Amino acid sequence: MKDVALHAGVSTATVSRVLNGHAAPTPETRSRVLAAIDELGYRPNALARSLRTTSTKTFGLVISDLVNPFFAEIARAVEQEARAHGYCVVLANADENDEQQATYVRTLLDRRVDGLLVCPATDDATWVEEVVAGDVPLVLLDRTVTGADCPVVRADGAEALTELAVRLIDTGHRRIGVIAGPAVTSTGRERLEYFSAALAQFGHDLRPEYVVHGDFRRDSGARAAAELVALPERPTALVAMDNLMGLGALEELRRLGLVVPGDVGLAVYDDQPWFPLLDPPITVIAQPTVEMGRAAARSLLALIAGEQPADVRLNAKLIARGSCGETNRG
Amino acid sequence: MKDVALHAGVSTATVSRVLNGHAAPTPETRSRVLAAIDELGYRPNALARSLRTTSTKTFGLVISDLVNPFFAEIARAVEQEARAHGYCVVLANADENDEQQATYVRTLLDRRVDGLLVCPATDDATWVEEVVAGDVPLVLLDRTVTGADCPVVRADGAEALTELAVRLIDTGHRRIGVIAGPAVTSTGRERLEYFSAALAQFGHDLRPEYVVHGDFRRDSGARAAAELVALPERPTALVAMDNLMGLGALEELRRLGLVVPGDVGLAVYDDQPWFPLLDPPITVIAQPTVEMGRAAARSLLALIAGEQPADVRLNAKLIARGSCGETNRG
DNA sequence: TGTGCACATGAGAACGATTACACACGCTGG
DNA sequence: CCAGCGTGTGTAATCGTTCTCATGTGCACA
Repeated sequence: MKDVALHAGVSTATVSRVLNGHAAPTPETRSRVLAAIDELGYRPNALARSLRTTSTKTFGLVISDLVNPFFAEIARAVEQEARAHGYCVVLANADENDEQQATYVRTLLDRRVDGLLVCPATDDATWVEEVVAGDVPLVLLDRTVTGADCPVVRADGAEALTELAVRLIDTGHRRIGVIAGPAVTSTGRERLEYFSAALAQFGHDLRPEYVVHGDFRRDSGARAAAELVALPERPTALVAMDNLMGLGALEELRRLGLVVPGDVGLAVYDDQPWFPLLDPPITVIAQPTVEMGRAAARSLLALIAGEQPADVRLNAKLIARGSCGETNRG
Repeated sequence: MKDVALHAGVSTATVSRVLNGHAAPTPETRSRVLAAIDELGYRPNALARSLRTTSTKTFGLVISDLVNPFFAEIARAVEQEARAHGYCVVLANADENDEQQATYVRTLLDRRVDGLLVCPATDDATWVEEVVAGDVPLVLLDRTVTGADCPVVRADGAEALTELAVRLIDTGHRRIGVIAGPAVTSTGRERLEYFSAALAQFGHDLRPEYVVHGDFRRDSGARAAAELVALPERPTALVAMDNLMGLGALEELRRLGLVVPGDVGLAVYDDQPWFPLLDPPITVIAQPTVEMGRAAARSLLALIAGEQPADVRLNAKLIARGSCGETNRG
């Protein structure tokens, strides 16, 4: 920058003014400065700038699992919305791991991101204190944690899960096995709770041995499916509360030679483009991932602007495709 | 930091020394400083540190498409390897878009990343000059660009594609339709070239009307498939040169009521966990994504360390599963 | 012609860390 | 008893920006 100033015969202050589009500089000096910048191939140092202005124009996004397409889509949406507003996104992958998440939150804070979007790996909220201490705007995405006082963006599955329960009961399923998410995540608990409540509401209690908790990943889905179909009274249908566990369950059922829905029905939480391609197409509860990502980014922007954005609750919806033996009617 | 120094009754220099694990400070001062840090909840400002040390301990990773699971897996591997070496990864998603890619490269350079990993969206290499000008270590991943003098990490599909060609011919396929990647990407060109050469080698020239170029995304795969099966002499098999285009092709075939492999065979480049679940399971060419990501990160580390890492070529391999009507012996 | 007023520009102090250098202190050895 | 040395600390310059003032110039007005 000093070089540019020298080269254009002005001071660094003027170069800075030109760079930041201040009103002051004369058209003539402005063009001289621009010429010098261009000639020297000068690029401003964002670090120094941020150090001075205390603004990095950057969001930190911590997601639970990058290879989970649900989160990948969210990440993409967040990034698009952020970019549209001149923000950059630093993506951190917690890999469903508490400690890694905490490490990343710390790193992002140290780098002075302007705001933080987190899909918490678990309920553990110790990291929240650090964020609050750093006075960094925070928005929770998909999952909540206890005791965090910040906007939350999530999809509400209560209605869809109730509808699914009705559909399963109508189809004649009485023994339903649930491959639930971890009890240490809000989504893990809620989905199970809503579904179980819906069943109970219609007089069909979910027996404890028919619930197996996984970790939102593929292998756990396979293990849970194996465990469930091995029960003395085999469930007539399985519900996997996440697309990766659903994938694992499918693999396991296939491996065991069980036919869907003939031997056992299957419904999965989260839609994926390949679910309709299976035989039979899989019945799912679809979440509005793109809208979730967008909404979260917008909430964060609002927070940064000093507003108090309300929580966002979008609706997940049931898409019945026949993998539970039901008739396909959307 | 000044506060910490004051609180511990030392100078900022000493605080810094404690922070950076210098040999100098006495155990006694060290603990006093640590106590003060802890008490004040002090967190060092990474920006200031980087400004001073000209090292950010950060890699920039520009990938072509975040929702493409192939790249998501690579990203995860890069991030893991980087983290293992104390580096952070800033992930940028080019969305298969040249301009967006250039913008991101520039942003990352401005933020003074210590190194750059790029999966180039196209052959356009203008952005490379900026990287070179900034004297930032660069490694290309998956795809190459013309005239970039830097280490490249990629999977070589020549062998697998040849094997696939043999397999298809053996199975009796004579009219083979190719859903190729964009001609402006090295992988798009190479895969087509290798496959076409392999066919030719066995006396079966690939006719131009049997090649349709897509853009490595789902919709283009569907369009290409539609176009190919509408040819007067319908191909007996389709080869999609990327998993997303393969997905699109599958959807289109399904929509048209064409049965795989009865009406038309299908093979896809890139494996995905759900391919084996389809009926029939899809024949694929699998790439070692995790190893690619790892290797790329290691190459970059080497480059930063001043070494001259050699290009890495890993092998893709054919996994025959029956979707081309062949026997499964893959 | 001198006073006052815009207005563009420059000088220099931050921002928060690292680090070369100088200093003070307590030892040892002649 | 003092030169000399090693050791632990502090002082201050520095990284590349931004931004507050102060300064200088030109112009209108009395």
